[in-house]
Amino acid sequence: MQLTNQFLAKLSGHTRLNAAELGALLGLRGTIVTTRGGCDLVRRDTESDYCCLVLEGLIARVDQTDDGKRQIGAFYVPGDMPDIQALLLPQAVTALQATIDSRILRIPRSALRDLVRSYPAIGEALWRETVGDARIASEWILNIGQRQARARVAHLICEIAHRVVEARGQQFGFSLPVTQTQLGEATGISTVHVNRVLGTLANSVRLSKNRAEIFDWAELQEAGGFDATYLACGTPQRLALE
Amino acid sequence: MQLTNQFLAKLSGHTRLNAAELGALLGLRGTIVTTRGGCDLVRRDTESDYCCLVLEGLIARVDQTDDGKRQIGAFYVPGDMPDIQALLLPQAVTALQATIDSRILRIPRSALRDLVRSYPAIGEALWRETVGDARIASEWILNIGQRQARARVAHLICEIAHRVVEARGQQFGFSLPVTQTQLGEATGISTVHVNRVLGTLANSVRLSKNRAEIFDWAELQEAGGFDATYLACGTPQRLALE
DNA sequence: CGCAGGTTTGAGAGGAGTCAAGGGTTGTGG
DNA sequence: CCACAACCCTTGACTCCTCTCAAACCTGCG
Repeated sequence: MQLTNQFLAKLSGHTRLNAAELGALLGLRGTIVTTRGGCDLVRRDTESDYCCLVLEGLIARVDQTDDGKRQIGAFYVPGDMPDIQALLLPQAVTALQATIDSRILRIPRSALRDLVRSYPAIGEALWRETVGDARIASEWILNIGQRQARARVAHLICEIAHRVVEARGQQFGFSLPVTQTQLGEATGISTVHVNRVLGTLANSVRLSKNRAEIFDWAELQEAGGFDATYLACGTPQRLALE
Repeated sequence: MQLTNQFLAKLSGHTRLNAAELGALLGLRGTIVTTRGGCDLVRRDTESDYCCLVLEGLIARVDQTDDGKRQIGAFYVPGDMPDIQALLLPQAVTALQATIDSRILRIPRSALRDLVRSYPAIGEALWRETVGDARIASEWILNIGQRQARARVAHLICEIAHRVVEARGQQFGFSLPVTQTQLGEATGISTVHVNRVLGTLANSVRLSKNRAEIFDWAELQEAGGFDATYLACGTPQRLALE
């Protein structure tokens, strides 16, 4: 099985890739695996020979304190590659977990490494992906550190909406396969309080059956203090050609 | 003025660089600027033609919510390059601010770009640096999201100690030029509460005059639930040669 | 049908924020 | 050399956001 167009589109969105490079990427082959919700894709302190590309479902990066408290540090939606950084630092310090049954394309790390070696621009594109992830992490720190519970939840929903659906009107819906507990783990809020906070947001958004329905996009963004700038990459760049 | 050995040592710590590459890095030239504490090094939404290397002092990456609450997202100590990622995404979405008078080496971005183009391993080393930063950010999310105030502060002090001093006995001291307000901005705690929490940590650590004195390193790590694994890079790697 | 996992709601406790004011320290300028 | 301003640290009192504990309800699935 080969790469998704989603992934290629994402890379092309920030890095100018020529036909040869796109061809090389399309030449990548991997095997599809299905991971059940709640199961680990990558465990902490292990080294895997594969890179994951999310095809379907939702993957969470989950960290833990020594007394067992869980923190979700990132969500990866279809088209994302959650463990690019393992190409550089193979020892995982954080686990990857499916929040719901997910389809994953496992690509041999060696194949990706060869590509990066042969086509610097592909390395550049992947590097830019990791930098984009870091920006999102930075925004999460701001979100968790400075906003109140209600705003945190709203902000998180806005971010995922922004990443998952291209055309956003005032009202729309999308797949959001997370429990309220996971929402809490991602925002540093207890499950109980997530539930109450969602109640106060019911005018703008409602969650049910693994979906989010947005009723008032403007109000939701307002509630979360959401500004999508940090998700933008500007026009496609190319270090190697400048 | 040329690069510091600190920076080269950091790169060499995770990436195997040969003589030519080290020589090329040593050939980099920049100008030293001094930034006063509290002043911006890089402003939000601007594009700078330089990359910064911290020589002396302390730099904070600071984010803000739309209602003006400040969150410090990272600290950069001497030997760090806070804005490597600007090589890939030049538009800064976050500001860099000196917490105290700092000496910075400003290197023309074009020079660094040329180096990355000519020596892929240098790009690889810088990429690994950005990945390391991302790991730290991930740990901050865990810290702010799941730990109580006392542990957050202890954890942060442990991290900086770990990054700044090589030989750590049971007792030692190091330069920590941050105010309690900044400590709060980095941990998502109000200034007043930082002060109280520091009181409860007085057996293990005391701050004064821009320095931290550790009296009981084991107890401080315990209080912060600190485990340095996330700061380690393992043995030096080399993508290009594997 | 019954269980497991997720959602909801209530009540009480507590960690941390806010407001306010006093005390130190540092640096600048008269 | 002293005075003053600015900034930081410290402490108290009160408030409130959020957590914890607990129980009930719902829903999908075996």
